[in-house]
Amino acid sequence: MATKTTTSVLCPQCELNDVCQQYGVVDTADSEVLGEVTPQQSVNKGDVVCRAGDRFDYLYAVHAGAFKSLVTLPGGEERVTGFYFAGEIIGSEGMSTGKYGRTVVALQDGQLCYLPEVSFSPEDASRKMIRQGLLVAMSHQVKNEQWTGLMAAHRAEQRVAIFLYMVSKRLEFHGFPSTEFRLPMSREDIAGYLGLAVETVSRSFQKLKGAGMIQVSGRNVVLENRDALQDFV
Amino acid sequence: MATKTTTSVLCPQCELNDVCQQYGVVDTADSEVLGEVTPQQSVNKGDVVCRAGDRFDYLYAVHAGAFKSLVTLPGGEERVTGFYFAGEIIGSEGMSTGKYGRTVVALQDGQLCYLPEVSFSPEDASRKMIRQGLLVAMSHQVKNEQWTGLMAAHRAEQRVAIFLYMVSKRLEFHGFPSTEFRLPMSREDIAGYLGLAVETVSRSFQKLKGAGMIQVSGRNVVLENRDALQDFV
DNA sequence: CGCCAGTTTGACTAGTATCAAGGTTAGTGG
DNA sequence: CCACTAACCTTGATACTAGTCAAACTGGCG
Repeated sequence: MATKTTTSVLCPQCELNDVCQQYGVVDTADSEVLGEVTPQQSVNKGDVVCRAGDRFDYLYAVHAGAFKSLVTLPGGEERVTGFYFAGEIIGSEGMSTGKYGRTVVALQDGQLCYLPEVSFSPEDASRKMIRQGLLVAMSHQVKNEQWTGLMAAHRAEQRVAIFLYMVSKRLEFHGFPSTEFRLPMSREDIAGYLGLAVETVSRSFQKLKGAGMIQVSGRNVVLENRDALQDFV
Repeated sequence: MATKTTTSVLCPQCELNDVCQQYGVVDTADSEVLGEVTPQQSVNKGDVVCRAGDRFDYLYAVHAGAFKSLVTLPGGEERVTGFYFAGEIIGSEGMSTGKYGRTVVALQDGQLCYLPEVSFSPEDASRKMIRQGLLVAMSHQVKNEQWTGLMAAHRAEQRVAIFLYMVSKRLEFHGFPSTEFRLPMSREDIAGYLGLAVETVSRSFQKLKGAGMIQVSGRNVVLENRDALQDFV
């Protein structure tokens, strides 16, 4: 069974590469004043990148690893709102309000690049290309999250199929194997994200397997026919 | 029973007001070259504002009326992805790709302001405040749509409660009565948006009514206790 | 090797879609 | 202004999907 693992992304594959090129990249964490990128800081599995409600001070680019975002509902329940893979952006929802809107947690050991908030302020005219790059990057994120709104109308099996298709497309977009990969998140995380019970997610995986659309063994997945997954939606 | 109707928004209440101020506002539709706002063009119920896949040429601000957005799924089925009320923006998802991502249809007679795409290009340094305003406006939209991703995990009654709360908050944000209003969309549109059957939406309205949380008669709604609706989520 | 978190499987129950029919509202033309 | 009509909304009965509770199994890690 496949166990290919998502490792680090190359900078040219990163959604923030255009933005990054506008900065001088420094090697220390003392970049807040200068407004420069701090590259590839290590994080450990379980580390909290930012918390919903905290002051927005950095935008993060995932250089390696995988992350999940959470919101806490009024009732106190935590819900998974999204996942971030290598090459993607964390924290963009904080730009407008000045506060992070979601708590982000590392699903595995990884590396993040830090882009200080000071760079996004409108006063500095020389940063116009940066803001333009951000508009495009944010649009990508909006597009990624467009799927989630459609989940509510689909059945369990379809939701899982959509989820796998989405993961595959995003891995592909950033240059990783897209038909054979290891999921970085638990069934519980997937269930939270899709709005299903853990048991239902498990059963849906088995049904897709039985239908010959995927191979699955724990977190290792092979998509036998990705287009069939999409058509299935 | 209440029948207060959403009418036109005042410019200061519009999310694009900051952007608008950066333009010269003209009275003719001949603004494409100048990159200026064409204000308050009338649209009729059922009119299509833009179609998914069409070239992105205008951003629209809703001056009056209400609109719904649709996507066509691979299978050909149409799904309602969102609603736009007076003071809100239509088409922002097209900025990154150059194409509209959703088809937008008028739910009632109304008026739109047109902002030509040429104004958003990065070449023109004098437009930097416009782009900054757009970032904030887009963030609002992302926030509005954050609800939808959470729908999947909620029951029918809760989804309807969330929906009513969301409508109420958005009406309030733009200066309209927020506890007593007339819904501009049909039960079918609501059902499509929430991923429920029409019958289930209808039953959910009746249950919320029975619980004393709302009054409802057709499209007219009174929220007896808006905070209770939120807590109910 | 054994433990523990995570995953799978089974039995049962609650909630929602579907099918069907009746009632209401809004818009049209006289 | 009223009558008519079509679209829209509500209500009821039934079938099926997914949640819940319970328990067995698996794999990674100390």
